[in-house]
Amino acid sequence: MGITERREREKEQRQNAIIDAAETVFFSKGVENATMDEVAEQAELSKGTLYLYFQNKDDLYHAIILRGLNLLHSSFEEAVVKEEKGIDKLNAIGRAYYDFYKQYPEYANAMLHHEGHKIDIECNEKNPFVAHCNETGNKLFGFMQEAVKTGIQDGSLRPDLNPLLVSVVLWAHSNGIMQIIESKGEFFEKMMGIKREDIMDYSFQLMRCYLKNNPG
Amino acid sequence: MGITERREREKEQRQNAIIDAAETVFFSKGVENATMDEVAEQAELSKGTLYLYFQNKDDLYHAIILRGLNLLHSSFEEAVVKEEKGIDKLNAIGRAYYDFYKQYPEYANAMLHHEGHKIDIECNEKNPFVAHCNETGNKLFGFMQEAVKTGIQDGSLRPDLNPLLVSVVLWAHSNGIMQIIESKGEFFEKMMGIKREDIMDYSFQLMRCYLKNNPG
DNA sequence: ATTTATTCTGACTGATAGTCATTTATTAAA
DNA sequence: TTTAATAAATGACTATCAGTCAGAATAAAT
Repeated sequence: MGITERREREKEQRQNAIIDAAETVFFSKGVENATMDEVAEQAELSKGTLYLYFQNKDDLYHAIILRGLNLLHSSFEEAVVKEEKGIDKLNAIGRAYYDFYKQYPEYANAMLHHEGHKIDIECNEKNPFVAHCNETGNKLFGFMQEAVKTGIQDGSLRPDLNPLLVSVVLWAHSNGIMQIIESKGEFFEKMMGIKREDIMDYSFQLMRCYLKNNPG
Repeated sequence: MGITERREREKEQRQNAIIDAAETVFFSKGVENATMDEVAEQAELSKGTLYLYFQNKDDLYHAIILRGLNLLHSSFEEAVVKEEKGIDKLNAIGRAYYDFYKQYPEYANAMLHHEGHKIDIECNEKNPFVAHCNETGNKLFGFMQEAVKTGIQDGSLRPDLNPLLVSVVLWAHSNGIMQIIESKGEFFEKMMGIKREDIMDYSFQLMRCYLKNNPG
């Protein structure tokens, strides 16, 4: 009786097909300007069907964001595992973040949308994908926190750092950079002659100043 | 013939009254959930009249944001003028930013909305208040940049800093902190036991690490 | 008192997120 | 094979809301 299983599989495939369609539409003209009817047309389904698979437009968007977060999660995990020292783990995480931005700028940009979302514990049933994004986001944050703790213990990071607070600041700092690059990147490039990569590079450089242990 | 002048004055008063009403409505339930009809009712005007004074909802919101930016502008100016050394100017700017957040959390939060806006040079006619916000935002940024330059020259900041890039990073960093406090502040307070002020304080502390000159 | 200019109104339009009674397709039972 | 039961999909419909505009109301000028 593999029918139930097959149905389950088909359901998942259809759900993914809808996310694919939404990605195409949302990324091409921006979520704000994209309509559910357009997603439905791209997916070759009726609008009503979309709502059988997703609670609402925002949750569908978070299904896309979740894909990005999962990619980033893999990269972070890899980064943390392959390096020994705390400072190197953090450098590798920074590198992963940077590469992610370079390789998937649209996912990176979509992530900003999630970062702006207020965490609402009640919303789990109403917005399952939002909830899932929160979970995955917490895991990413956890990787950073662990790396900081490791670094403090192995002496590669300043011993007086507060692991939790410094992780919060690192996270906020990174997202701030991402956001300014997204919203003002073109302006800076055209008017000030500085490239987006320069901003990212430089901010990582400065981060190292407050992280690195300088004995003596 | 002071009629034209009186008319001019009344027009401005009415415009301000509308901004007052919009502030009440937008701040009480959030811009997203607030309608122009509600603003009209609060202002005791018809909806059509709102559109004689403002191009659209977003521009009206930016009229509110502009009030916040102007407050911040005064504080920044005061901060820069009263201090001599570059590092002290920056500290005072940080302090001003912090006080602004404490005293006007709603304006601070509204500012985030503007920071997320892509700069569109074409939009000036269509969204005059957005354009004005951009101008004022640039001035704020200019204060920071000047303070950094001063600090490099007077030796209170690291001599190898790139004034433009470090200003961009400072700006992005600050906004990132603001955003994380807005979106995750409650979460951090309840689940991790860290207050919003702690995050702000700590991030300023860390900023000083990459700014301050440590000779020897 | 009449004309002109200015300000305001609110019913209307268009766009779009989300719903739901109905139809179509699939599987199980007779 | 026919019929009943279950699941998936549809698209016309509703509700909401930003933004418009022809005309009413008010004020100023002649």
